[in-house]
Amino acid sequence: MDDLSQIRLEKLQKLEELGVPTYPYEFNKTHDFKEIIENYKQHSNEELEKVEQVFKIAGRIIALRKMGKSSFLHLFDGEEKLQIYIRQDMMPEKDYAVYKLLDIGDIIGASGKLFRTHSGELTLLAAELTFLTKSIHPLPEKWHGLQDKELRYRQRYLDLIVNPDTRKVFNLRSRIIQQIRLFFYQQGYLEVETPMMQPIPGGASARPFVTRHNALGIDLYLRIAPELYLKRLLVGGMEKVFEINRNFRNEGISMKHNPEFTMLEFYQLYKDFNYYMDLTENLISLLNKEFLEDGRIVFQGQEISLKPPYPRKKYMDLISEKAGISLEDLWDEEKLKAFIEKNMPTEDMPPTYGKMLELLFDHYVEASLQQPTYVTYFPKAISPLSKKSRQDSRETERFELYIAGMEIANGFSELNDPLDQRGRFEAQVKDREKGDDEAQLIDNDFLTALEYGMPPAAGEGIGIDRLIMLFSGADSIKEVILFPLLRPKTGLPGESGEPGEQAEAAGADETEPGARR
RNA sequence: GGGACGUUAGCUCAGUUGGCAGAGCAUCGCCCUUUUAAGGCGGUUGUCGCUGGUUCGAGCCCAGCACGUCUCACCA
Repeated sequence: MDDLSQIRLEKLQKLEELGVPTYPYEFNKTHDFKEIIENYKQHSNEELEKVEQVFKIAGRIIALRKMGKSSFLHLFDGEEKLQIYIRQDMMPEKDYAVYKLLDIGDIIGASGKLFRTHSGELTLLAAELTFLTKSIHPLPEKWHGLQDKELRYRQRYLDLIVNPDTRKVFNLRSRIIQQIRLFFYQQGYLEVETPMMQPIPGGASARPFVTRHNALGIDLYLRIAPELYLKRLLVGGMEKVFEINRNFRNEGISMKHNPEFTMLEFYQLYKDFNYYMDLTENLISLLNKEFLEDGRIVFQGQEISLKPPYPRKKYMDLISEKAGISLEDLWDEEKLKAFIEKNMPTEDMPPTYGKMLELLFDHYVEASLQQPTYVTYFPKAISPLSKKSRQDSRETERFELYIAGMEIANGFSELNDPLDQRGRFEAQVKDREKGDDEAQLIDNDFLTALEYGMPPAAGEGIGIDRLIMLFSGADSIKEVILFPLLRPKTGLPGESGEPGEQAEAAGADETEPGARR
């Protein structure tokens, strides 16, 4: 315990000696700061004098300016800040004694009337003060806030207290998700929740996290996608379903990747992928209307227009154009291999044809897709769950929406032919044997479901975190996830890092799971 | 996993050629009844990430480790 905390604990002790409840149970506030500011922002001092209402408010002290027998404090209620004015001659003696023991960071309630200061700031003249909670630790500095990204993520609560923009991002996130839900509810979609723990991780190409169910004695996987379960619901007759929930992928962490991330998936019977490209444009139009001035965003210094419609370009055409390889050669595995050997000599040769295509796409195409673009008709080799194209059986009715070089959405006409699906899974098995450890696994239970008959349907997934990045201008996915995954700290700040001991201690904890709760 | 950079007071950051550990804010004391990063005067505050090495002497040089940030790879 450092000196600063010691001093604050002593103040807490003094409050107790004064008979002040130091951890009271409730405080009946009458207004949020936002309400007060919005209702009275136009009122002059004369008008405020006529307001009879007494306002009871509560918040955390984030600034404290003492001037002899009076003080101005700024309180922060999590969303807005409001100034309160304290005068010794306007307040009960006991409350003033409490005030003198306050620190920045403490949480208090106050009641009184509103007025405007000489400089025009709407301020509450405190007639009463209620102590609510002590902050034993000092807050980060008022002017620079909390800059250290690591501390901002590890101690997000501090970030939220001292960096107002952080709160704005998460408010926006909540409102966007709310609008998305509304959008689907209004079209008659049913919101569902499907398993996070799956015996066979399916629906995407990614490495899963493994976990263990002791009672059943089986390994389970945290889901990499909800897709195969949502399609079971289509078989069951749910005509329009969506799910907003976490997916888990055991991959690297980057500005665009967090191991757990939020995915919106939605499905509708009797529709195809064209319908969902249109629907996605409608959804983004709605979000534009709600959250953007003119449908434009500035993302990493670049202006991007989110105004639909978006151009639709074939996957193979894009590679052919950007990489400078003929379509004929692109469809020929041997010629493609030769192209990679010649033009990308530093790359390891991908183990499968599909991986070769992805290599070219990532290398030549992805970064060029800054303005919103639908990439369409993905080859069958890399789309094991999509229906084959009506026009070219080598391709599928699949699209991905790219914005700012990021994949935002992925949708297709869902493959509902169980025999074709089985064949696609078997092709995936072959890919796995060739060394593609992300190839999908056969899910026989899912195939059985398809065999009962899944109507034609469209399906799509949208990466919510990335969508929020676009609308908030955040340059990192960590800025839109409250608690992004960080390596756990070994030892407390100041302690010497003895990683071996720490790991051992953590391991010992794990051996008695029952003792943990 | 690779590379670059970083880690100094509660926070934001300086720290020169290797020679007493610094500033602002916070905090403590005094003054101050309309301040706005309030102001004035005076104090306190450190395992310089960890471990070792070089040196008469290391925040600074060297090695290893830990953690972070950025970036590349993989992925959405």
